[in-house]
Amino acid sequence: MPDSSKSAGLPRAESQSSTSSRLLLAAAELFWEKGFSGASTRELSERLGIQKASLYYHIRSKDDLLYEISIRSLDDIQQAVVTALANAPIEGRLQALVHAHLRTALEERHMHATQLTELRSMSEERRSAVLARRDAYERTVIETIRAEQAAGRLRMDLDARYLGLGLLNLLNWTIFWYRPEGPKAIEELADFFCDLYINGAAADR
Amino acid sequence: MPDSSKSAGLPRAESQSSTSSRLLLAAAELFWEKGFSGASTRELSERLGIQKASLYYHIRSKDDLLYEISIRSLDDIQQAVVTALANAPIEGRLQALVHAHLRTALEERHMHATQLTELRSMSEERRSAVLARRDAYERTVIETIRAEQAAGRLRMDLDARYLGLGLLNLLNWTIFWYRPEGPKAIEELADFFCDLYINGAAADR
DNA sequence: GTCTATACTTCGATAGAC
DNA sequence: GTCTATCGAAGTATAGAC
Repeated sequence: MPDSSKSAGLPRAESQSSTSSRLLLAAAELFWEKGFSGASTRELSERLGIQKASLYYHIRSKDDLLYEISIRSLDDIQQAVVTALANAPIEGRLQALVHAHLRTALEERHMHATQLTELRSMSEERRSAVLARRDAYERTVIETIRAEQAAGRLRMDLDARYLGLGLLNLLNWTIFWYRPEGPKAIEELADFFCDLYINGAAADR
Repeated sequence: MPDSSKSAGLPRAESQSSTSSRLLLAAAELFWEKGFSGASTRELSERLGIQKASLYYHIRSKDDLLYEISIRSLDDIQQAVVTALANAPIEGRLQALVHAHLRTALEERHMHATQLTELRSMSEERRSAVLARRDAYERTVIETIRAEQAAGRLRMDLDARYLGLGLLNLLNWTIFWYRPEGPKAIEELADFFCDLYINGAAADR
């Protein structure tokens, strides 16, 4: 990886617009539009304005791109949520999680959608590495819910694991229909999901 | 389509185990495992135990398979839900919808997952046809919710459209982690989602 | 309804010059 | 860091016999 800026966990500011800094995002967008197998390196290079062969100065293979997108997607969301949880008031942790998850996932929707749907296109070895990170994040969510139950803020009669999976259902599928140009802003949508998840849809009786 | 049993809306009983009756399900399973573009007609034919070329006696193209899977998936779920709504007691319509949706989607999970993720792999024309059916089903869901609001059983302060999208989030994503061998039966899971969606996760105050 | 054989296309990746 | 040129593999689909 001959990249001077290296991916040393630094915030990806300084959008140098260099080929290598645009590469991951362009690939994620293409994989999202065509699926990993349906996307060709030819089209990717066209979008970057370089020749097909020039791609291989930056990457070793198409597979590597998918792996890096998946890892980065999960690292970003894990980091955003952990930070949000640490900074949230004790009684607002669930809301902080929902906002951080949705904001990160929707702002990087092409990477997240790719990570969520293209596990199948990875080698066994890499799939395991991605799954390990996914499981770690799932545990973060479930443990947050368990703590809210223990604090008396969430129902104890429902299994924390399924409460967590239900919350992830609510959040993850949104990537597939959310449009940034649409009527609802991200924070507004996050508030809506918090309200629905916590208070339910039933009219007061 | 030289198929004597034709797909005349009949219940797909009589599993003759003929090649043509196994074809759609085998294709859906393969598309789900590899993605549409990642799946080869070679592997499909191997799974069916015939030669690659023999496929083309039953289908005109690989694209046709995807289209038929998508249409059938949506027709099945629409029909199951409309029937369930018609037979449900007036105050149990939402529960009937959730059960019918989840049961159909999970029982035919390969077809539904393919329909949900492979819209992008279709021609413009066919994508429109599938989207029209998807929109029609979405309207069925939203109208059911609107009726529940009017009857005073669901909150009026939340937009019926987003309540519908939220419910579909909850149900659709389940396809991606549900395992038939797992601990929770389909009906049990449906009851859980009904409870969570209607009553919310908050502890009683 | 299935076979063998093959035509045609597209793809991922490499070699080597600049 | 990007280019031109090309290789070899794999994919979809067709032709025509049985």
